[in-house]
Amino acid sequence: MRQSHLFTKTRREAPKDEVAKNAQLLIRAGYIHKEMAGAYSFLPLGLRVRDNIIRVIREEINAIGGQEIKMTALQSPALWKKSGRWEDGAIDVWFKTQLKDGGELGLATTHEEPLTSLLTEYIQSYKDLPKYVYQFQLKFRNELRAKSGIMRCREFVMKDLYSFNRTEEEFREFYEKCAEAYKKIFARVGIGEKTHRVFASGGSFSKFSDEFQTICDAGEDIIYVHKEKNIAVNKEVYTDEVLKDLGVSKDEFEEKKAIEVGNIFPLGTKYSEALGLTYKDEKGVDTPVIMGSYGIGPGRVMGTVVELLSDAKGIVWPKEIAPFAVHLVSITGGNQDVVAEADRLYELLRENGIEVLYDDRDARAGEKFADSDLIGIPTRLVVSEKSMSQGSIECTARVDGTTTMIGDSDIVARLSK
RNA sequence: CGGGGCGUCGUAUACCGGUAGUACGCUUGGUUUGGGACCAAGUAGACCCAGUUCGAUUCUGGGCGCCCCGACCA
Repeated sequence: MRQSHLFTKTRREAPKDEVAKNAQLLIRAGYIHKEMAGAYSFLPLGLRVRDNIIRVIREEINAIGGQEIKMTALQSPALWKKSGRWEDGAIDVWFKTQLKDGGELGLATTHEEPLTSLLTEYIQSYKDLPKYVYQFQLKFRNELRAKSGIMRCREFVMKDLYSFNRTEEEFREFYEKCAEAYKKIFARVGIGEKTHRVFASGGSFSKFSDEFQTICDAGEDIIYVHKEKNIAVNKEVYTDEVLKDLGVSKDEFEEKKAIEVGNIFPLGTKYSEALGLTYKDEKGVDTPVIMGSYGIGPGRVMGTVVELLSDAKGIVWPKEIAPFAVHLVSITGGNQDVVAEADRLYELLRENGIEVLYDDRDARAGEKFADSDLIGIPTRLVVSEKSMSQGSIECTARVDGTTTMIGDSDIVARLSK
């Protein structure tokens, strides 16, 4: 994409009403636009990043047997009344609205009820199980206080996966597989080393659930990380009793602030019983399906990456989720030969399937470099009189600034796939 | 929901009960051209509603919106 065609621009200063680093940088670089508190639009660059995160999640969830669907964000109260979750006391973040005829309607906060109900149409026998169904879906949550930029929004996309199993063992096996998939996902998007699987409260469903928490000072949660064993515990269940169960003691833990980037938890038969999702087992006995749910917010992951990996000059995207693989920057000084050479390279990259943002704007070097640093594409190629005189192209890594001079064939080899 | 702060050109800021200034951006012209250039001329602004006042962007009240701390986070 030619940068001169991009409708967004970078800004020197962050808006005064944004304090969170993720929002400041993402707005300055033109990735997102704030519509209102807790609601952000994704602009061309931001959408590409979010879509890349979604792609990574989709690949890993498909790999463990997930089937993707897309449900509706409008929800009928009837199903929620069956599970007792329509009342504000049960879910206090409901956005509720009305139909023209006066009937009530909910905007999705989550999808256990409608999906469980949907599956009653298709699951009748033990032969129909297990099944794993997920989606990337808008969620609306009427948070009392939206905050931290794109980390806690009132409207956001969530990957929500639901598991449907026959037995506790079968469920547990998948649960662990999903935890492994989550590890791969967080590693691929660049926050694997700082992300821990954390014991957390299971709410009303089970004794524990598992959260995936990324250690970061911008986090809202407090977790305790065991120095040697790979154990972490959320503050909410950090009790002597729990630690005793785990065979560890408090003095072995370190307190850290963290961002909850994902969670997985057992649902048991709460929803299958409430909504009538049962199957006939081998003996013909009606049995409720054992369920689990598994969430990741791609937008929150994006914000976490920015919080964690950016530097003084701007964002530093990991390769997997960067909006483009290459930022091609021409420093022409009005020299049309340089323009022609940069155009040629742009076509070369495109012909080889390399995603490239081409800064073809008529701007000075300083401004282009500053913008390039801010936008944070992993590899920068600079074409200028200087590079042309050496018969090669200047290639700089955003992450550490290392620069090498390379030729056409090196470029293609290095940046392909 | 409790507490605190704040609403001024597109962005960031200043001043003021009596003509609203600066920087960036943007437009035009010129000089520049490897780390956010320079000169000149332009462009564009007081969240809304009431009240006080000869006069309100400024003071008072209400509304709306935004941010922070806490609580909350199925």
